Amino acid sequence: MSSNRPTIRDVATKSGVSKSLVALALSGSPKVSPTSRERIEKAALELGYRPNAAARSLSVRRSRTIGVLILDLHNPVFAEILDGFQSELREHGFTTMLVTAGDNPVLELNEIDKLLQFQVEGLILISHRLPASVLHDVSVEVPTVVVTRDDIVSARIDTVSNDDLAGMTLAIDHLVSLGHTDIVHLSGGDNPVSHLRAKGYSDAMTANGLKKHIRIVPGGLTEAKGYRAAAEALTHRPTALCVANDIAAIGAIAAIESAGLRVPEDVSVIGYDGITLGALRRINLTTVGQPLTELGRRAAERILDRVHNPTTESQRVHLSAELVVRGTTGPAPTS
Amino acid sequence: MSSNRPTIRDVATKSGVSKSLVALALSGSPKVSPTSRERIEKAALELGYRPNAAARSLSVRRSRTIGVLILDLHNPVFAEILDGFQSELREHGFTTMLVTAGDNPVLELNEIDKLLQFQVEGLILISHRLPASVLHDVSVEVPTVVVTRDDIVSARIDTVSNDDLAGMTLAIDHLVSLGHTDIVHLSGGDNPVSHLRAKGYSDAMTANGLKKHIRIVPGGLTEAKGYRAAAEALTHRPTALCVANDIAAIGAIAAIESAGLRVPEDVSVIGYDGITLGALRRINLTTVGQPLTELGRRAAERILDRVHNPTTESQRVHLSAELVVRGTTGPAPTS
DNA sequence: CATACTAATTGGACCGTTCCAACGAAAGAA
DNA sequence: TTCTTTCGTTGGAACGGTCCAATTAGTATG
Repeated sequence: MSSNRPTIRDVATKSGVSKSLVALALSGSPKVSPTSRERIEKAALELGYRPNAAARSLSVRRSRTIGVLILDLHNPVFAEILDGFQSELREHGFTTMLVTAGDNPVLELNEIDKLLQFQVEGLILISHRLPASVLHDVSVEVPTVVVTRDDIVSARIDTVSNDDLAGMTLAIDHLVSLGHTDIVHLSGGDNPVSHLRAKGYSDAMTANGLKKHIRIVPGGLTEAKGYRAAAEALTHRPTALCVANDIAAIGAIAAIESAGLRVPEDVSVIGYDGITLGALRRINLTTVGQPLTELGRRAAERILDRVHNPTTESQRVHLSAELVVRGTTGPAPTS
Repeated sequence: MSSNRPTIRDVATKSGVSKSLVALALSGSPKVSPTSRERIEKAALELGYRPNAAARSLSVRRSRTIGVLILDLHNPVFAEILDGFQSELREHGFTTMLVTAGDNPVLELNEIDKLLQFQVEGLILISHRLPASVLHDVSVEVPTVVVTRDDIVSARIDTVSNDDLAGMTLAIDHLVSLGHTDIVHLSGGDNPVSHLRAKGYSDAMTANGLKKHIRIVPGGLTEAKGYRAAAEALTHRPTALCVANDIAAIGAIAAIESAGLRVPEDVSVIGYDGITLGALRRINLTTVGQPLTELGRRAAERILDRVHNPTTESQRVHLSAELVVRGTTGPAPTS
């Protein structure tokens, strides 16, 4: 029953050579005679030999594995970023080990610890919740890149993010060009990314001479929170809502419609992130699109660079976002 | 630079005891004197000692890791199932190792192989693309549970799925009770799950005496494919579309609306899966909801059971789906 | 024909754990 | 006192690979 997995030794005895030669053959070394090679490969196949990654990792002191922590797989943003680095890492012979921590911040630390126990050679962290101190501690042990955050300044941590300030400028400029002035920002709550986007909103409003129209309603990054924040914002009848992310923006639209108003005829809405969901014709959300897969790709690139030459300086990669105009923004209503 | 990670030996010399005692102390054995224990723990902390999972796994011949293969993280269905088992497994001291293969079936095999190399103690597979033969081969090596599929019959493979036939009956009965008779099914393409749902549709139609109204339009499980299939289906002016999954249903709605028809006044639409996305007020999709997190929980339960007593018979867990009535279905138009 | 060299193969140390058999010291029983 | 027990502790053998230095066989060079 469930006979023990065959090891390299079993292959060796079966093919009548030493285990060293098997190792050599299986790693494709050229210094193995064709005869032996053939015999060994045959034996390995017949036994169903599969190398033990733990043993190898122990021996060579490399795991060829990158640990990935993702805040929450429900937000499609993360799935798309994942696409970006998964394939990139795979191409370079690395495996990714993916963990999520649900909504428990303590667990998050725990999961990172587990990844380190597995001797991952690098860490990609996508969570706007991790405190900078933790990131710092981790980065001492292993190359670390933080994605979608720009608030971490450390000589040992790479960051890959889009330029939220510039992105918000795109959003506001777009609304202003449509004649809007009463533009309210529904914030994403208390986290670095949302703070930055709120600042981007304020700066852009000021730059457009709308300083006195600045109004920020505290919200969150979920549909429900977007709904609530929008409901509150509507009491002052703005003509446009600039929302912290797409999911919340979808909630905001619902709030507007259930208040008996139309989007975009009465109120325009613009989101942020550029999730594919927003492209669904039923939603058709105008947004500021981050280059999500590119973000992932660059993260992989940074990690690979750091893994191969650990001494290089950390880099802060900024990608620019782009305006994606769809159907939820329109000319400001002429009151 | 980047001094080598401290090992159990380092902790031993630092605290002046043997490595064996350190191992004992760190595993919380009661047969360690309080004095030594304290010294050891202090040393471990100061050195920042972290056990090497690869070495442990090699030594105890257990990895305490479950491998998970997910078809595609973009479909929110999978994220929700994931939630279900992730926490369950964690509670029982298991780590999950998650991989996806994008849209490349060959890579999928590759990834499974990698998981096995990592000596995972069990495998949770969520992919309706894996051929039964592969599943069988894998299940010989390690306890395997297949989620959201019911077409696998093997003494060694557990399956956890919802009852698609019963679910489809709910959908059709609902539409019939609203007076619909011209109900077209937009299929999900050529895969086991979609076949089953198509059969469920036909059976339920027949059971309602609507055998001659049966019509199936080939589609797919993405929004775009739902859109195209709906566009085709509309040429015959059905009063209701019963779609293979929620994402495709959302596409179908878009097709209906861009044909100048209203949902549900002119055409009703019902999906399948019960993704949270469908609850967004902008979408408000009537659907047949699978108990997604429960599906995940049960998968974990099966795996844990099999890991702990490998001889038990495999089980086929069926959970029932429930009708979720929202805004995309309504009375059949009185022509 | 000895010598040098190359090609193919091998034993053994090592990676960082766990775990078991064995050990010394102290304590209890005879 | 001597013999068991118990407690705390220890060395060393696994686990399954990799890799280096050493060995043998075979071939070319002088």
